[in-house]
Amino acid sequence: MAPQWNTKNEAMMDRESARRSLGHQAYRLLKDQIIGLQRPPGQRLVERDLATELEISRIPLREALRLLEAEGLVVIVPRQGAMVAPFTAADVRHLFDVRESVEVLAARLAAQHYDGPGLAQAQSQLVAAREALARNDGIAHATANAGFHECVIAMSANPLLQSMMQPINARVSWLFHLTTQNQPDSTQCVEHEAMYHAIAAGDADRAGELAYQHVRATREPSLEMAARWTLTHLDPVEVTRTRQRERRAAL
Amino acid sequence: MAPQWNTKNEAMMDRESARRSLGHQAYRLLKDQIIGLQRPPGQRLVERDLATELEISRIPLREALRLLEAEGLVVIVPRQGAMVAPFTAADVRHLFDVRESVEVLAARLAAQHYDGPGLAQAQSQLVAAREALARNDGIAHATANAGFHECVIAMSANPLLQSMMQPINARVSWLFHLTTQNQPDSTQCVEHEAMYHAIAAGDADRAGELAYQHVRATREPSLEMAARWTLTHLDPVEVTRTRQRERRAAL
DNA sequence: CCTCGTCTAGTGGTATACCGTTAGTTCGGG
DNA sequence: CCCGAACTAACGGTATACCACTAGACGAGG
Repeated sequence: MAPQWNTKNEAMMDRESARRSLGHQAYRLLKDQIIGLQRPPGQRLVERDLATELEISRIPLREALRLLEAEGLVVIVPRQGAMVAPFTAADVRHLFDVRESVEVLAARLAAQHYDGPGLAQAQSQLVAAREALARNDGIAHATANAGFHECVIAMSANPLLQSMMQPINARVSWLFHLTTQNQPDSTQCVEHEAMYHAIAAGDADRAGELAYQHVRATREPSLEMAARWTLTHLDPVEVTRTRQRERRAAL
Repeated sequence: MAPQWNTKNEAMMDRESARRSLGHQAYRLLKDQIIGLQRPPGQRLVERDLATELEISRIPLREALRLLEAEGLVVIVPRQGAMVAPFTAADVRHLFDVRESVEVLAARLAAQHYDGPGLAQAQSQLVAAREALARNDGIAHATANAGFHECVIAMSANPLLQSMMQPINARVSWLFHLTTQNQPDSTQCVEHEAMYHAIAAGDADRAGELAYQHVRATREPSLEMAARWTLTHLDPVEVTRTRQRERRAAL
């Protein structure tokens, strides 16, 4: 790639014109691709190949990989390479164990520290979710629901909690794509609206209880579906040990 | 720096001989320096200068800074630079809000998933803490207590939780160094021992309740002490805007 | 035929060098 | 004397190039 700025990959330009550094753009792109399953769990990520594909050099690409690793979407084996993180049924259980605790905290704090703009934004997400439900638009519905959760976290006014939620939210979105049903469900809306009212009323106990029930309700279905896709055990060390030579030989 | 491997900085070699990559070594070193207050909150971190000081190039140093940013010990302002993260009284409050929730979860999960080796390790930390207490060794006591917490988290058998706890533990250690009293206190040991027994008995409710009280007990004292050191508000954008030229001019 | 050593290429790790941006400075005009 | 526009250097961002490590491949010896 020529060392000019204006030769960026179109796939990265279409997002926002030079939003931040190339590393950050690559991070966003790869994150979306992983969550959207364009890059399935277990896929080998070779620095040189990926850098060529994204038309950037390895430096910003490596930065992107490190960010993704911190978020749990990529596993990096030192001196061997990287792969898209596996997502097993056990991971789903771990995720819900944590969410049952942390989402409750977020809701409680939101009820204590909410403000006008935050409430307004949360309500707009609720409206958007209802509209998507009416159109039977699964993706928009999920996006709006995720947006509501983000609003709750924002209202918690706790930067530490917000940064901790990032890996969790990424995995929740991932989980949504992995569970292909995507049937818009009105119960989600009902529960979110109840949470909204509890937060707006400043009732931390009720908001927390609702958040707990909300997470709890989706736990078992998610676990059941997770049990299906988790077929083979992916060992990161083994996957990254494979060299491209082997693939060529298989042709 | 010459591109050979055997010209590493001694300050990084004394740790473990070539533990991992230079970036990771720099990360560990800087983390210790930040937590140990050799690099106080608000200190400007200029990539070139730091790289020269650690006798590495900017590439691994940048990686170290990104890791520290993910852990919340460093603030990076895009296109401007990095500084040691400020640690305000509000941050302490946020930290305890989160800990009151997450430490409880860790204790509960540990009580559900503990195993023999984990319990043994935890107990050895308790013994070490008692011994340090007898010697009136504040540092060793704190280290053993931190070790006990890590054992609890390890026993929770939840990788997601473990990765989430990393920033929290870093800040707890930081907080310890910022609060200069460091008087070894037997109540910590008593509470830890009670938690240990609850976990070993598989009593999740009791372990969680003890963890909550344990965190709760140190909250107010920490907040009071935090109110003292938080004198000036450090704005990352302002701090990183400063160029070295200004410092030279001041001489 | 099996085993062990060497060899090679693929891959991550790192150094160097350059580019673009921006904070201060300085100089000129009002 | 003050204000602004151009200039300069410091600094983060990135590309290129090289080095170190390792896993397969291949050949020699048992």
